[in-house]
Amino acid sequence: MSPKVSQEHLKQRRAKILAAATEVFTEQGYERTTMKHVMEAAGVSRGGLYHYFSNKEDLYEAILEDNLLREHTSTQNILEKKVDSYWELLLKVLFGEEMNPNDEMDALAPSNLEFFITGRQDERRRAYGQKRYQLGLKIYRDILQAGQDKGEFSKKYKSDILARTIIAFIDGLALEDAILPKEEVKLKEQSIMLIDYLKMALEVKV
Amino acid sequence: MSPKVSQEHLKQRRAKILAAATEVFTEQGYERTTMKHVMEAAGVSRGGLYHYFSNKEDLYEAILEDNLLREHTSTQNILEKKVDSYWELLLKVLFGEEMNPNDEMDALAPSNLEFFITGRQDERRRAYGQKRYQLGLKIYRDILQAGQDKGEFSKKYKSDILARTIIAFIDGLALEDAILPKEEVKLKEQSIMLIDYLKMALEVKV
DNA sequence: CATTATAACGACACTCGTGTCGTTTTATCA
DNA sequence: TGATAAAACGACACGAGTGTCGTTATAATG
Repeated sequence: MSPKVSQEHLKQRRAKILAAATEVFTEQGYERTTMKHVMEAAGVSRGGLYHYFSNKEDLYEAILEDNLLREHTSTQNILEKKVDSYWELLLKVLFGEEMNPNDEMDALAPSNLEFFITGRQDERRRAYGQKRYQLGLKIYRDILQAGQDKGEFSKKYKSDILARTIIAFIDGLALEDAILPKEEVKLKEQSIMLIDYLKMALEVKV
Repeated sequence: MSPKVSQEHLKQRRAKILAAATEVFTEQGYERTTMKHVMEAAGVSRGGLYHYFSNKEDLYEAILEDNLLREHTSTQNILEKKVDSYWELLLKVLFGEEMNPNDEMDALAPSNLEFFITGRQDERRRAYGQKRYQLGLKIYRDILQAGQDKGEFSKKYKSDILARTIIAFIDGLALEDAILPKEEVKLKEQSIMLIDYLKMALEVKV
């Protein structure tokens, strides 16, 4: 279908593979999916797939990068808009524009956990996880710090450690969402507890 | 070395395998360890190993059960002792007899996460994880509930949801401990935040 | 000491996933 | 309408891990 084809065609084919792969990873998880699964889902031959991605790890990292970029622009969008308060900003970054915790979790989250946990012995993967952690940490820390600087938030706790607890809690929820049946996790209620915790720690009155 | 041997000998050999396996799993994680690793670590032949455990999953579950039992008696021990308050009890269950958060995490925790996350698609494994979650949940919920009943804790939040947030937070810490470099996790500081959170939510004054 | 039940052994066959590589197909351009 | 560059294909060889099974060694028993 294409030799010496346009960059556009290459991009599309790559995107097609990524989309199919995302579906498979979502459904099967990282470890269980094989390149064969992806080939079949994407309607591509073995050789074709390896032409774009040199192995499963490479493929998955491409998906991660894609998503990271998407998420980044999304939060950047929120950060640039005018908001009434840093508290509002924090809630929007945490729960989206509607500022409302819901029972949905990123469908790829379980697979992501798998990817980083099973790969924790691998130098490269470890560094990558670390980098992503720092990225997330910075977002929360900056908001908290700014709020404290402006006097909107209490300075009782350091923004750094507070930001870390936010992430730890969310990670915990993601983990449970991955393992436990949906009804059991009570994502929404637990998220509300997170908000109350932050309210208390930041001494926000709303 | 032993045909038609005493129950004692069988137990010892089994224990020896379990101990060796625990070491390997701790070091390599669940997915990476192979039965061959265990054979070598335990100084047992392939046939010998399979004589005691029919596969890796079976082996790992045996370890889990062993540990669960150990932990159970340990907390049961704490629960039976007289304590001044439910707050004290809660702290002891959370951080041990010294009631002091430290930077150590169960060495097998990362492997456990792996076991349950990668096996989340498996009916059996899922049910097992669920069962263990309920066990942990019950411990915290009961203490919180008792404290509330006695008037020591505020009834502002339901004991059930509160207990769940405790677990979520701890799970999050375990996850980060598994993935991130030790220095990065700040286990101790985050644990102190957990305590403060609980103080606030339960309106405990200490 | 002979017998016996079985613990322990280790070679083997089988499965599954991977990555490669020579071949085929087909857009593009002269 | 060739010529050609490279995209796409799929057969293949390889390695790794598994579980089995026939054999061997040995502790218990009489």
